[in-house]
Amino acid sequence: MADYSKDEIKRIEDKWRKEWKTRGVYKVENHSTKPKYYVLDMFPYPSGAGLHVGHPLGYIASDIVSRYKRLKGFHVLHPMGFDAFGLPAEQYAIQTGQHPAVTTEKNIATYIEQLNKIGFSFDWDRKVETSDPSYYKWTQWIFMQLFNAWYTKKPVGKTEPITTLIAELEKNGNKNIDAVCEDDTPTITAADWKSFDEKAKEEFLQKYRIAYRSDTMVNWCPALGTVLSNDEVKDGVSERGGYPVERKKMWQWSMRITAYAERLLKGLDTIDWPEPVKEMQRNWIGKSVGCELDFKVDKQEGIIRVFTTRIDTIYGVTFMVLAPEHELVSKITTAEQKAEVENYITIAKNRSERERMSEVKRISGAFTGAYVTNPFNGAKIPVWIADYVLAGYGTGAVMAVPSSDTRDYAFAKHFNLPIIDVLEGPTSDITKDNFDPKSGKMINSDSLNGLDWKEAIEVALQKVEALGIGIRKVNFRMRDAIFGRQRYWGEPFPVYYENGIPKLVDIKDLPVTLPEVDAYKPTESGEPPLARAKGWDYKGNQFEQTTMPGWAGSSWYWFRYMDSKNETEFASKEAVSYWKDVDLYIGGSEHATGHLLYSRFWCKALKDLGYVDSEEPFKKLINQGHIQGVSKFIYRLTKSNTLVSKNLFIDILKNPDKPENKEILGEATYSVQDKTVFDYDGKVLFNQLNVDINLVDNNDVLDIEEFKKWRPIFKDSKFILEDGKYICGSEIEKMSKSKYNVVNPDEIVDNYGADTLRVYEMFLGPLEMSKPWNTSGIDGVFKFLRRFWNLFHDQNGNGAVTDAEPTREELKVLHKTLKKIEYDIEHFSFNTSVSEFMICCNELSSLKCNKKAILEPLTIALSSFAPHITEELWQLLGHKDSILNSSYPKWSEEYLTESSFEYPISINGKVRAKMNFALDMPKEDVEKLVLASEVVQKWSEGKAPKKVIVVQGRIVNVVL
RNA sequence: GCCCGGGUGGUGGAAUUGGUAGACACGCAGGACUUAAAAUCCUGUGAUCGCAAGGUUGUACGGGUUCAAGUCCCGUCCUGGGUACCA
Repeated sequence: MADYSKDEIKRIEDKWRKEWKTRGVYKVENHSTKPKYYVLDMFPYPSGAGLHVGHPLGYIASDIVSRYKRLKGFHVLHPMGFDAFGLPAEQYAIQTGQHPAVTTEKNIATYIEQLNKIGFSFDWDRKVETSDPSYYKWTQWIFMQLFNAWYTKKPVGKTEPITTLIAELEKNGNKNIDAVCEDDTPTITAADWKSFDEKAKEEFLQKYRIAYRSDTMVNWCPALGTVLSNDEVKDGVSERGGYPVERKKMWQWSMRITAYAERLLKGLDTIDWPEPVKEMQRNWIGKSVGCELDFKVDKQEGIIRVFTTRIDTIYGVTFMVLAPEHELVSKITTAEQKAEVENYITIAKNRSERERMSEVKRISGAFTGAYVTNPFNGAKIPVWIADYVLAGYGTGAVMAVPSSDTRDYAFAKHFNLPIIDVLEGPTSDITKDNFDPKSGKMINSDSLNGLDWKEAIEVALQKVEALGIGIRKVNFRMRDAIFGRQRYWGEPFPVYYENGIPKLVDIKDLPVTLPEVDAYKPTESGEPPLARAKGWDYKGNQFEQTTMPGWAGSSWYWFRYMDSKNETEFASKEAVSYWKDVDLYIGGSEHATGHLLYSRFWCKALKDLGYVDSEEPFKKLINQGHIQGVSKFIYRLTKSNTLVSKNLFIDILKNPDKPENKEILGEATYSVQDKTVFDYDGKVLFNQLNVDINLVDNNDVLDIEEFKKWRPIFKDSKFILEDGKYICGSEIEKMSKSKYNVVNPDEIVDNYGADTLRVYEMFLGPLEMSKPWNTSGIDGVFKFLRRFWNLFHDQNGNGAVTDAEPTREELKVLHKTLKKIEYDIEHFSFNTSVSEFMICCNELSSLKCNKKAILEPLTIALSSFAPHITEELWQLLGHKDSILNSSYPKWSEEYLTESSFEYPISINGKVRAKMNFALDMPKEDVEKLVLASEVVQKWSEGKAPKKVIVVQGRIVNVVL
């Protein structure tokens, strides 16, 4: 009746979208006798540009797994939602005055509509939006739990309610408490505690709380009027907008993530994540095991404590370096050196982070005039200051061993300080020699001589402890996470201030909703936008005016999906204990050290407090690659509005003196910068401009007529062509509206259907790999689906499936395919599964197979990839129920055994012959050897082989 | 600089983890059907020598291990990503 044409596809896909919705096939309950499987996508930020072809890549993969697991008998949770708080909506609001909630709602509606066109099996009833008060009520609630919590190290590291801390303080003070807290926490008695007034008590508790306020150095961006995280600062300017960023001390809400450092590190060994992501998290946490060691200052009072991981190299210490901000600097500096040191400190202070970053290679420092004594051998060691030592890490002081540390080495060379080798190896220049400080035995090291460096560390450590001059110590690079932003479009804190004391609102007053404001930018006096809210107070007290950072809402959302409509809990106990954790998480690797680390942190805290069951939120993680856009460019000679074809433009840059090029350029001389050519006055001579990719064909030829209509400034442009055509430049970039290189999935769906889009995106290459979008192969995928469709239909488009018994050959094709597909899906190798389907389809076409017994199982297998077409064919096969409620076909080895095997036999590594072995032939190697030697005799005229290699009962090579 | 990936035809990419390299698809060329085009189907397609059978060569480059290397080891080059003085 119909072939797989554009109209028919549209009819089928519309029909099934409607059917699925009315039948509610994607609705999932929180209980089942089946085993559970939770498939999660990293939820998107709903940007104004809408969905592009890059977004669905991961969603298609997760949808395939969801459908596959469901057919395999699992109870599958596969939800979707939106990470709806964020800077772009706020920026747009500042510019237009439009409330961010309005734009966000609109964008979400667009996203949902676009996503639905692709046939995802999301249970939309579980949708979450982080900006919805019914959602952020629980983000605030979690904040309250973390505010009311502290981290004890005894008997095991665990988050505890703050009440247990208060009880202990009342009883014994903090002398028995071993907790993760501020470094400057004093030891107090129960009497001290009782003598504190309310404010002092709260200030003391702040040193312990998981969510706390402290005076921290932040990246302050005056132009945006907000604090930025390190991730949001690139090269000293804000990632968004490129505004300058400065370091500034501020009262900030923070999260004591450092308490969990050890567990965050250990937990990595228990989860199935890509190794690079785990490695990034390990580096980010940056655990280093070493010791702190005291050096006595000569001729005056004072002890300098250093942190080192290489106590074994103690005999190689030839100088010491303090951070310029180190508190002892002013005390120990001698009169002669005072001027120089102070001068250096001033310079170091004024050098911004940006300068320090761009001048990593520059070596600078100053001598304090003071000396310390090496406690191991009594050597006199000069003390320097330099900004390569950071005040914020370790103790802000290092013992420098120029023979085993490249920075110390460079410093020693620059200031002509002595170098003592303490490890075997070539060390004339450790920055150039192939020298590894983590190998070899100790030399020049007194009692440590001859020991391997690792043994030497242990021996030296014992000595340090015996002498009482230091302690073993573990340091982490990771810092506590800043948890406040001076922005409007984020979660308000459930916090108010009474007499300057931060207090939590009553739990029944949640959520604290975002107030209305007259503008979304900071106030003229630099206060956050929420300060503009009129009449916004808590029983007459001021609310906290900052909002939570972007990662707050995304650090627990997978729990909300489990029970998204619950009004009394963030998710019910039953739901949480049924779904537990995410079995498969798909998303980009850019979240490796942000979202994925914070989520693990919150999950651990919630577990300790007894709200959830799992220590790790995401059991398996897959990073999908990104689909990049292909941008097209034109080259415009600005003053004469002339467009020069690509190769001519390149030629002009190369040979500006050619007469014909001179004619185009005129008398101008020029310089090239960032793809723009300037003339001698600094005016733009040539511009490289992005052109809409829809105006350019596959051979980079520009459609000049359409182009002239595109933007008014090109209406009267002149063209300099090559071979009568205008050739555009081409480059691979991120897909972006401003680059006119966005490909919208709707276009593909309209032209080929959602099934073709889904299968094509999978066929494009391995999921993890980034690749540019190009549609050149899409016809192949479309033809495959049509061929598959044709297997079920005769030339007139009528259903033509028979109940005939399949032949052994047909069964072999079926079972071979089912086996491979299953293996591929289990290994997330979707591109090869698509190939397998194509091979199978080709084989069945040439066998002219239209038997139900063969086609039915294949239809089920294909339904994960192409749900619409398979539902339709499923009905054609006589089923009433949705294909989703069938079960995945099993394959059997029985049909895969061959009647004979063709063995290639190589001689000296080259294939020289092929032998057929019948199935019923005895399989003993001896038998094959006889056969092989016959082969060999043919080839080597009777010489017996030296060796016959048999692999898995099969001769693979014969050595003559 | 350091830490992870990656480098295979004209193109996207396969290769059961050491066992016939180039599956599948695109593109290209030729053919069939057609008045013609489109669509569809068939054939060929790494390079090189040859009329052919067939030979030689070939997985960034240079070495090595092995009966056998795209796959393992050492060195070099290029490339994508992460990170930034962490003692």
